[in-house]
Amino acid sequence: MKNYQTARGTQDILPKDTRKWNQVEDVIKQICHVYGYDEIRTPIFEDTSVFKRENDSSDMVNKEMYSFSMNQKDSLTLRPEGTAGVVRSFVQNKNYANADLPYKVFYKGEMFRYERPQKGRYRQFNQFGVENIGVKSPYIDAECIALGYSVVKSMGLNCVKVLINTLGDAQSRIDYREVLVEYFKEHLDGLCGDCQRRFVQNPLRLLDCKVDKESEIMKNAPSLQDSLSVESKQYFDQVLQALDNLQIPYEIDDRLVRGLDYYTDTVFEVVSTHSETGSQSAVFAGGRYDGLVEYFGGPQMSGVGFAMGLERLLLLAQAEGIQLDEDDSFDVYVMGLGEVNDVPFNLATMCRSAGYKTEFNPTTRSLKAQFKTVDRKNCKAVIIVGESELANNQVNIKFIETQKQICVDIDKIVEVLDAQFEEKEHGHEHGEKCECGSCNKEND
RNA sequence: GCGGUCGUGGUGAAGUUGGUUAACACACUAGGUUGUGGUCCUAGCAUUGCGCGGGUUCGAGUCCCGUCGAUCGCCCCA
Repeated sequence: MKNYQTARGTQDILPKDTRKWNQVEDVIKQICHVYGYDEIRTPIFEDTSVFKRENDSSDMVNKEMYSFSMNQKDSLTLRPEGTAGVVRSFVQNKNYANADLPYKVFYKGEMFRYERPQKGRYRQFNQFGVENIGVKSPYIDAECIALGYSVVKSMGLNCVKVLINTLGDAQSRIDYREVLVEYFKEHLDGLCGDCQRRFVQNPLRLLDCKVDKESEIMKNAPSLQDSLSVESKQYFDQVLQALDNLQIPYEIDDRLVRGLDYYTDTVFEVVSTHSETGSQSAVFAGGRYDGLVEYFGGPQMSGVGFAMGLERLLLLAQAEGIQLDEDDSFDVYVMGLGEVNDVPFNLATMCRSAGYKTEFNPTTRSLKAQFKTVDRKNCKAVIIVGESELANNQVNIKFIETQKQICVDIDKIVEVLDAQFEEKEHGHEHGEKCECGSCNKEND
């Protein structure tokens, strides 16, 4: 028998969880709004060349992309990240010419990477990210970090720290790469297998190797700082000053190099310090890119941005014990007893038209059972449609919190609800008596 | 892509050197209360079924192989 299940590395987000997602998305929208970033929605798949750029050595681009072709000619790819699509769009729509710069957008949505799944790492996952294109300024780098930091903080996360570094401008980076290659060429034999591979594919990444971290070869490696131009050094200092200004704590990590090849100057990574995080500790990360706009055919313009892993954000929130459940209670629950036909259904419709979140029960389960459902659904008021009251065009209404039950005319039901819910809002109570003559079980 | 651990109902889980009826608890359903819940009591609740498919055996949830999935570390990255 075949088992139907989600494909590896993908998951259903069930109703109980979408409430959390909505909350995260509300925080994101609110903060982006305050910072003046508007939402952009680019396609989930693009021409492969958008993501796979010449000379890009990252694994993400070379080994982890879901690429496909429908006609043997074109190659399309499910987006593995957000920045490339946004920059492509920026150039395609000539936003560099007719918009006020910087161009400030945020995106959120599914990304796809063919990796071995782990906790906090999925093949389909959600990222929120921002891009600020067109103006190069240390203040903007700092603003970008501040925005992401603000989202994380607004979610209630405490165990995070900002790591920051500079890669220098494009030339510094190229120079340094040469220096590194020159140095490691002599010491290849002393490095671990992964590093030997990195040496060929992406020499910069040699720096954050965990195995060789403590080795003499690594410690004596030429520092990136020495290849930095005066301008880049100065620029970095200004970014740090701006962060001081914002009172955002950070740690300079001169071994921090990002995986994507397009970064220049500022790079940063915000990681969780919580113990249960496992190996996937980065919450959001990004940096400045000087060459991308030009690469896509635009003018020489710089940009900066970050991407945040939303599943990870949620995971960390959970690890830190942050409650994200929204109120899922119902206002009204309508239940029927015996032969009451479509009265409960009609009552539910009336309540809904009046704006009350209403559930009704179309079955003939016992009252006891239905009240259990009421408890589970956390309903505030229950309308009980019984045959004897219905003879007088009346129904019982019970308010759960006060345990008060009254019998009212059907066409007064919304009035009674309005009165009760308004009372609650204003926080006081006045003893209402049952006005029904035929009803002998008033308040119990 | 590499190495390790794991996979029993709606949930948390027992399951002894392979041995006959897959514990226990929670949740759920029904009844005790001929029309009112959150306590209590009683009963029911894993299509001969233990992720799926093969194999060994008189006999497998327990052993072997394959496969799918989860998870941990590496790689990579958000």
